[in-house]
Amino acid sequence: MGKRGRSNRFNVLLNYKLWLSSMSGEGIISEEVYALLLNIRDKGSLKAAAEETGMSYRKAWGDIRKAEGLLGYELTEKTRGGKDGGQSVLTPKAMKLLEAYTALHQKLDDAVEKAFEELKRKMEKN
Amino acid sequence: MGKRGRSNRFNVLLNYKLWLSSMSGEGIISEEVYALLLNIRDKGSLKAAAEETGMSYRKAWGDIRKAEGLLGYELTEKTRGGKDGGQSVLTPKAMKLLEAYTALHQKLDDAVEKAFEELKRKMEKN
DNA sequence: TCCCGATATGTATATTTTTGCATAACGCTT
DNA sequence: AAGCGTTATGCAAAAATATACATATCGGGA
Repeated sequence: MGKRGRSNRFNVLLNYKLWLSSMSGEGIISEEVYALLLNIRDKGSLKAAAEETGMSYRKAWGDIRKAEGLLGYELTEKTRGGKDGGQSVLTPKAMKLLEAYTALHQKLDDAVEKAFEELKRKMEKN
Repeated sequence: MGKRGRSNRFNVLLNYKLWLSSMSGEGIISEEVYALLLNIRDKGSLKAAAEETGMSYRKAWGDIRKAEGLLGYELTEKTRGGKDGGQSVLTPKAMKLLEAYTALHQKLDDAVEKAFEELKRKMEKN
């Protein structure tokens, strides 16, 4: 890149996280829990989903429990014993929440990207 | 609220956080550091700004140092001694960054609010 | 010259968050 | 009935973060 090459590239990334909280500020659905729910949907098991998400079963279990407590309804239908030892399946409400959340995410991914482009333009000029 | 009152209000809040990171993922400007910078701008002192932001001086100092290291330029011009004991003043680059960041925030506040309204509509219906 | 108050920084302490057991319950399968 | 794999849960251990503390440096003002 010659004389005209950008000499002061704004060499950073813009990241963001969304989360749902209770009115009192307690976290309900973090990005991590969102990923966990997606994985539960795909795997049908909290244990497998926790692993996939990269967190301990203990934390995954606690996070789901807390979210359900704060929301006031179940996100997963759990069974113990049986053929595979047990399973965790998303409830219809959880499915609906996931769908809505995913749509929201896409919208914001867009908005963030656009806003970041503008920020870079501002930072790189001059 | 009568029979027609919304019985299943989606009683949560949507929150979000933005941050700038290096290409390798290291955090540079978190929401906290952003607040810290605003306070440095207003107070002219890292000590006062840290207090205002609600963090220890030690952490504030470390955060700024780290951000400057990753960005490759100074965000604050520091002086020791003198009339008030010393001061920390934002550099022009930091001012510019703050301005751009604030604009970005406003844009996203908007986008988040709109997206959240839609999410609520989806979750409340049925 | 000494004091003051802010920056500068290493290290120890405290707090918060996460992980790691240990153990129990459960219901197919063999 | 015993075994297997998963959910369920308390509690201890570990890891990650943040605060507290102890000094040192600096330059204007008394």
